[in-house]
Amino acid sequence: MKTRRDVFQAIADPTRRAILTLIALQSLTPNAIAEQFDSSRQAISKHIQILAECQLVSQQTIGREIYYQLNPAKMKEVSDWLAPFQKLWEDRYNRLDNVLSNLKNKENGKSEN
Amino acid sequence: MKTRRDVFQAIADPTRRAILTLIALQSLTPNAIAEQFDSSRQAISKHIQILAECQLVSQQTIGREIYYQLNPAKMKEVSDWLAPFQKLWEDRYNRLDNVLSNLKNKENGKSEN
DNA sequence: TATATATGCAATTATTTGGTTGCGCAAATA
DNA sequence: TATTTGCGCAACCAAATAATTGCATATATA
Repeated sequence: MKTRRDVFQAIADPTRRAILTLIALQSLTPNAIAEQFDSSRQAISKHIQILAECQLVSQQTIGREIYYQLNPAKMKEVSDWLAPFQKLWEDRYNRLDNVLSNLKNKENGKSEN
Repeated sequence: MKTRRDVFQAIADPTRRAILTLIALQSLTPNAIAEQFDSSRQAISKHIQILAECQLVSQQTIGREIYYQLNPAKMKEVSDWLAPFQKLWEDRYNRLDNVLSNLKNKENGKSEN
């Protein structure tokens, strides 16, 4: 819980993903979030802290309550990493097939694509 | 390294993400992949194994060599999870602003957007 | 002011993770 | 056939992680 702290590590945990979904449309306090899970408030609070550290959520204090909200811009980082792969599953022309046939014809002298 | 084995946990590691990028366009053997990193062949092989377990990569044996290739369909699972959030950062009308003002006007009697 | 509530922080523990080392096996090669 | 090469598997280890428990602090409320 010390060193690696990036968006990808943050969303690796299913509870944290659920939290993100939960607060996507409405800010919530730690207690309100914890109520939605079986885990203890402290456990949830730790997850929130991790999400906050990598800026996936931001907070707003109102009195003694702290409302946590999603930071969509940070979510976009995952999307951005994913973007280059996107055409691999979208293209009707799937490059993977070509890679495969290249491999199979390897000994014949490779014809890239 | 035993129980939880899903796509999100798999891409949490930067080395594994790099491997995915590396083999996105061309299948490679474990040795060829390991050459691109400082880590040992065995370390890389473990990463590959994790990627294979959650089906982010598939393999094809040719002689004694094993070519690993990206499975774009599995990558799409991440994209699918991300999709609902996407409009939050794409919309020029950002819902987050509304949540915030809702909070600020809370004591006035909430008007849920 | 005294008490209850909302929350963060620190210490502790069990589990998971990432990496190394050593070994075995099957396929290529001399 | 003997040797080299490419890989996977198992055991082991240090570091990171997730969760619990206990405590401190600030803000409401009686």
